[in-house]
Amino acid sequence: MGRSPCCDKSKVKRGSWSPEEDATLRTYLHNHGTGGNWIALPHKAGLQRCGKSCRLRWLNYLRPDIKHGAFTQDEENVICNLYRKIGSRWSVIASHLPGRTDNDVKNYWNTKLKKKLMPADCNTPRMKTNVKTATIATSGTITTTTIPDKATTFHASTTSLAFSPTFPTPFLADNTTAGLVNANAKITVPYEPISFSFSRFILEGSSNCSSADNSNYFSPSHQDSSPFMPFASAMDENYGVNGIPRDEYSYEVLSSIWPQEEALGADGNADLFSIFHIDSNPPGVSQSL
DNA sequence: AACCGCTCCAACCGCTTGTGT
DNA sequence: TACACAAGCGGTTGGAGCGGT
Repeated sequence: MGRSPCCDKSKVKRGSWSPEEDATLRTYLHNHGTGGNWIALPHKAGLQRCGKSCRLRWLNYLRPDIKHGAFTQDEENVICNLYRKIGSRWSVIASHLPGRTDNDVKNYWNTKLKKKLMPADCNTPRMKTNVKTATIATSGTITTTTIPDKATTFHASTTSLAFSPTFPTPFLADNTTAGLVNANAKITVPYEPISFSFSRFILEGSSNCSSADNSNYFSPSHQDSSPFMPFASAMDENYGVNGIPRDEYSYEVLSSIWPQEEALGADGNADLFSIFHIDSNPPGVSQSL
């Protein structure tokens, strides 16, 4: 099955655009605009191209306000700062850089900045696919640890534990996160505002926890009264809720992403990421996952 | 000169979101 | 409300160009 193609691929030209095609598209758009329909545009303009291809060519290359050439240090700083805060939302980042497209920014990040900023052995925090998991067991002592690429375990006492993982993010001089976790709930976990890769936690009861245990969850402190709903559709299938390895008598803490509207808040304030707590008796979460 | 590996970026793919009916 | 379709978006790919051997 699968999605039907937007056009008949066998009847459209693909690959690089010729100067003639560029001129045809530019002239047509200058005279007629898009007409609100990119799909129909190539036929009207006399181009043997897919509408999506025309749109991309215009937006990424032909548009008169496109800025070509090397990125400046200021632009680089903007990209780094925004990536740190919101991740790979290239269109949002590009909107802060006049004349730059999301494709430009994305390419620049992937080819230059990523290598420049990320040590080879440092896992890039990826909003969607590098979701990290951690486990808080009900006995033992929590271990300060560096979270590896996929998962790590925090061993905690049932009454209280120190929560002090170290996150491998290239942006932080001091990339530790510390706090107190109290198994009696109402636990505050101070969180580094710029550790966006761990901006959201889900605490899920394991299969052999009691129903009361299953009701534990993390929530952002600014939403104290609302249950913390996960966004499984945005998670990598291997690291998402369904992919969490279930330890015996444990909770899984899953970092994930904020939905778009919450990630930035009304004013794009990354501080929304900063504080999390655990409530002891909120409504169940895991059952709905 | 020829080959190879690497970098860069334009373009594509397909999923998500928005909008109209 | 449900559906269809187009636009938006981010991840990925292909190939041109360049430098090193």
